[in-house]
Amino acid sequence: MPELPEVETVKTVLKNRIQGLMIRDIDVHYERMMDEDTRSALIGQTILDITRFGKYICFMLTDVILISHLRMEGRYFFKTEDEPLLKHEHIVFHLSDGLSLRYHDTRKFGTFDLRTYQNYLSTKPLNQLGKEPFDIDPKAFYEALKKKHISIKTALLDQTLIAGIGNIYADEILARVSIIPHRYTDEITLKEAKEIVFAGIDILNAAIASGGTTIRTYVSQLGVSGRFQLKLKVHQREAEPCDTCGRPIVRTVINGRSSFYCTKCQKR
DNA sequence: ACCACCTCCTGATCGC
DNA sequence: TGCGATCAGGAGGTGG
Repeated sequence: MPELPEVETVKTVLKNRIQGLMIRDIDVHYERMMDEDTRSALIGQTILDITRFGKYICFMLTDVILISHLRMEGRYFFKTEDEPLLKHEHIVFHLSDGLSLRYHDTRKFGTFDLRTYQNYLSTKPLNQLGKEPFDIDPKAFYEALKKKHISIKTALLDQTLIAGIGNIYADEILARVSIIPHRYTDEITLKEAKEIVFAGIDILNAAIASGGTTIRTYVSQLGVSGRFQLKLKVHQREAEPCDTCGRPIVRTVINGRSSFYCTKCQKR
């Protein structure tokens, strides 16, 4: 599941590869993912830049902006035109250098939204987005948490509160600061809110750096998935011993999401 | 207004 | 072996 670091990696690879190219044509193989109006508006447009907001990728084109969200399993691949279409390649962008950029998404959850330079920041989904850990003011974050009565785990996944964190890094951040995921937001102190923000910055940066090392690999393989292994402390490690105390990591469900934590180290 | 829960979708995995 | 049930999850939508 791509979160901010993976999306940053994908954005960087895409930018290095296709900035300046023109979209000659587009094949849509799953209509619900992109309507004909969007498709036709994109054809003939040049890719001036590629940017990222939280987990959203923005293709900044000549006249319009295409906002792409990978959700859980979206991936981009570069292929030559003669390579056969795979089952889960739903959108194929034919580029002016003769290559095709293919959007691959097993579960079809990914989204594409067409916006203008005029409205893209003032309409959904970007106008709903909170600040990223890098930009957020810890005091403001604390105040926002205080106004709510939800679990801190749920809060970290709320993209309007803080952008870019998904299920994996939410668990990892809480493990780092020794806070139990069930802890209510209105009980989080200013000191703890600061710790959460700083841990978030640190963990996301480490993940981006780890992704950065794989960028070269992905480029040479013509694939862009943004997946890489960062050593995880708790996430997806149910029953494995905690690195710190050796107790088995516990899995629980919070607001419908798997949450992994150490019952001894994460007490507060 | 706020928050819990449902929905989209497919493949992997599990139990019988 | 095979089949149905269950689960995974980001974010928008719904309903209490």
